[in-house]
Amino acid sequence: MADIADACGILKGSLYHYYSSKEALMSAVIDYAHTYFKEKIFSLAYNEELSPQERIERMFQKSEKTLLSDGNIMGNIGVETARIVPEFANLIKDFYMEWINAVAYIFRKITNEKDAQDLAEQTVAEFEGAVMMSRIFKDTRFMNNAYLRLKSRFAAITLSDFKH
Amino acid sequence: MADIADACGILKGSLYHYYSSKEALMSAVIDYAHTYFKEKIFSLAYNEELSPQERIERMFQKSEKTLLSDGNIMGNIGVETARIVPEFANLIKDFYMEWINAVAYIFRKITNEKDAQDLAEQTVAEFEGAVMMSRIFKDTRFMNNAYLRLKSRFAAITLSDFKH
DNA sequence: TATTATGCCAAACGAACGTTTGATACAATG
DNA sequence: CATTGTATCAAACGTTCGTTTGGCATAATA
Repeated sequence: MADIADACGILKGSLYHYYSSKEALMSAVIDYAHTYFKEKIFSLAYNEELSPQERIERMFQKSEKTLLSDGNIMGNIGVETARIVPEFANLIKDFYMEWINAVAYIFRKITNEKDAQDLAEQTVAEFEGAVMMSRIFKDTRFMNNAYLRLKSRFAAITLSDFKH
Repeated sequence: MADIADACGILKGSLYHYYSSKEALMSAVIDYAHTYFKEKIFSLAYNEELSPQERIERMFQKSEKTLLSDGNIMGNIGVETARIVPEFANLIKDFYMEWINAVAYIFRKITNEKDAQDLAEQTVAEFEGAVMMSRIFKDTRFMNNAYLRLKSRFAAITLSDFKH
C-alpha cells in the first residue's frame, strides 16, 4: 500500500478513499487486467474478418508485448498470491479459462473439437512457461521461440488434410 | 518465520539458533531443493546405462511427482520473490540453467547441438508452464499432457534420419 | 567433576504493515 | 450564498514481522 501510494503521489491512508481494503484494490487491479485482455487480446479470436492464422498471430504478438511492458500480473498471482488469498484464485482461473477458450475457438477453425481444446491448453501453458523463463533469464528468446513454434504448428495444421 | 517455527514445533526466535536471518534460511531451502533436483533428477540425464528415451522419461516423471508432492519452490521464487530479493535471482537462474543443460545433454544424443538446445529450452519452459496451469486449475491434466507431448516428440526425433 | 556448547524458551524490541480518525481545502450543487 | 461532497493530509492505532536478549536446562568435552 505504501508503494502504491508513493507511485500515486498521495499518502498511504488516502488510498482508502478509493478502496475499502488492500484486497479490494487488488481485485480492481485483477479486474482491470482481465478486462484489458478481454477487450484487446481475447477479442481477436472472434474477429471473423481475420484469417485464423492472423488471429492467433496477432493474439500472441500482442500478449507478448503487453506482458513485456506491463508485467505478468495474472501469472504472478496465479503462482503465489492465489494460494494465500483464495479469494483471488477463481479470478485467475476465469482469466486463463477465457484465454484458453479464445485460443480453442481459433483452433476449431482448422481442426476438430478435441484437438482444438488440447492445442489451446498446450499453447497457453507453453506461452506462460516461456514468459516465466524469459523473466528468469532476462532474455526474451524463450517467448520469441514459443511464438515461432506456435506459428509454425498452426500453419502445419492448416495445411494438413483436415476439412472444416 | 512464525509459520516455519510452528511447523517445527519451536518458538520463532529459536530459528535464529540455526539461521542468521530469514534470507539465510530461504537460501538454505533453495539450496536444498537445488541439491535434491541435481542428485535425484538432473543426474538421470548423465546415466549412460539408460537409453536417451528412458532418461528423459524418468526425468520428467520424477519431476512431475516431486512438484506435485512438495510444490514448485523454484517456480514460485522465480516468478515472484526473485524480483523483490535480487539475491535469489541468480540461484533460481542457476537451477533452471542446470535443468536445461541436463535436458539438452539428452537431446544431443538424438539431434544436433543447436536443435538440442532449443528443444531443451522448450521442454523446460513448457513443463513449467504446464505445472503452473495445473496448479491454477487444480488439474494435473496440463502436466500429464505436457509429459505425453514430450515423450512423443522425443520418440519422433529418435526415429527420424539423424545419425549421431 | 568442572566446563563448555547446544537447543530451546520467554519476553521484549523497533520497524513495517494495513487501517482509522479528524481536520482541511476546494469544487459542485441546491 | 449556504451546503454538501470530494480529495487529500497529518497523525495515530493495533498487529504482525523479523530479530535480539538473557536465561535455563541438557549434552558433550576436558
